[in-house]
Amino acid sequence: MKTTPQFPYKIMDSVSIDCLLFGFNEGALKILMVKHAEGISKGKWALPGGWINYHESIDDAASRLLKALTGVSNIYLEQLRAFGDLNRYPTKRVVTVAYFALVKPENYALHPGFTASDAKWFEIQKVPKLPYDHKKIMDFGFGHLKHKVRHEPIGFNLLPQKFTLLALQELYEAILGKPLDKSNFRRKLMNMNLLVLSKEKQKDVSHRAAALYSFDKKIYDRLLKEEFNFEL
Amino acid sequence: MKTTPQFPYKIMDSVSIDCLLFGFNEGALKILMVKHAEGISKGKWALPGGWINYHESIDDAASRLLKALTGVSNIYLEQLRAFGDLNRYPTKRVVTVAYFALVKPENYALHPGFTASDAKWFEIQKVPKLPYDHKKIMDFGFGHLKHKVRHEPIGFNLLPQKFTLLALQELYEAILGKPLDKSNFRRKLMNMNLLVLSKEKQKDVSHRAAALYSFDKKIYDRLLKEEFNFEL
DNA sequence: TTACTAATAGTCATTTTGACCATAATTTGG
DNA sequence: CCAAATTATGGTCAAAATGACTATTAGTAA
Repeated sequence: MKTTPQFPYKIMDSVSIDCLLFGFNEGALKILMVKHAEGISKGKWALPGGWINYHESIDDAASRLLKALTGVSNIYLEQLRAFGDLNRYPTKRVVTVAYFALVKPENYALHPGFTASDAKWFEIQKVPKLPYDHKKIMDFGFGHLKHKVRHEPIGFNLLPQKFTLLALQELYEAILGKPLDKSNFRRKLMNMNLLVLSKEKQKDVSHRAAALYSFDKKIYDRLLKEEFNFEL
Repeated sequence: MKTTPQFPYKIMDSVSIDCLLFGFNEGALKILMVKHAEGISKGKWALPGGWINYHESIDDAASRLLKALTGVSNIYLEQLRAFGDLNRYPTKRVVTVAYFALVKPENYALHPGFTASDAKWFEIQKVPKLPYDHKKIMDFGFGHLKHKVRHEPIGFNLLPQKFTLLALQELYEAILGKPLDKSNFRRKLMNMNLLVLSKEKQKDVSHRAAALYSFDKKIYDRLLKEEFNFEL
């Protein structure tokens, strides 16, 4: 006989978590969605999320849920904000706390689980109709991303550890939605002294190989203390 | 016979609201606190906050609670974020959503009420020891204020409708905690074309009267559409 | 060997910044 | 009425940052 799975812990019943995972892949900005296997939106694609255990912090709940639903773990989830409109959830009053991260999709194999039957990256313009207020949450997160990427070096999360300046530029062009001057972009980045030149070079390209750089978080943190301001 | 006051509505029992109200007054940055008249921190100064009614949005709850506790109403409260550490509240598991606003204290008479026996503006450096995680919430809000004031013309909220350039500069000096060059500050502001010169002049000062300016939200909104970027 | 492609470097006029200096307009005390 | 004090307001000037380009270099591919 099959038993209904039981939660090992008591949960908070009026607060939930939703995660916005953005990724940059094949030149397009994407967002991770899961297909619900149970609950009131069974069969629908929605943001990965769920209930908070009574004995875990909301930050921990976000990490746990993301991992359980999609297999994605060990990433820094930043809290966006709470969404608490009156009728955002159909059957009872629920406030949800949204979390946000930017990752490289190719670094994370998707393993749907828990209450999700599937997990998939959608291009941001091709996301299907979402239940609850998930469209609103997604739009808020996308706005946050556009702003954040211009004021913090968060874009580096989306590139391999070592990358060319052109790859970095193309990433910024994709997120900001406008072309940038190659020479000026390069100068600006180099003057920030954030990048570490690698000894290796780009390989397997049918033209002159570009130098590879890596982003140095230590340098960034030190610069921040000196009132350094990352702006693009 | 006295009856215990009853809430007219069912409340959410594991989500609360806390409000951070910053004000600039007599040359100092202040924050509004209330003295709790009941509950587990009775007698202590803390952030104005409380429980959310089952039938109101979290934004509405924030406005209602602030008004009921302090008398301050009709201001724009912006949500900061949720705080949901495990032991932030001593008797049960509670996630709180923090709200934020900047006002001119002299425009708002304080009328403590509801569960508050007193309400008072404290200089930011002279805030007493706070219960729960209110210190953490306050520090987060103060950091947010410092950042925000440099990137959005929110500082104008703190000045009278018509103000001198020096008053504006002193406000920025107080929030940023560092002196600014008078001439350069003036030049920067004037080049933004955000300010409208008034025909009136400063009065009752024992020196040359300065011109009075006002901030024009319409101009600001128009400039934003042209990708204008407020930076100080 | 010669296109082609992208990397990398540099030019130059314009704008913005930071650190000052100078003068103007008032008020107040003698 | 004059001088001193005080703040407003308007400059200067060199240094740094920006935006729009141009030039050269290194490597691939045909």
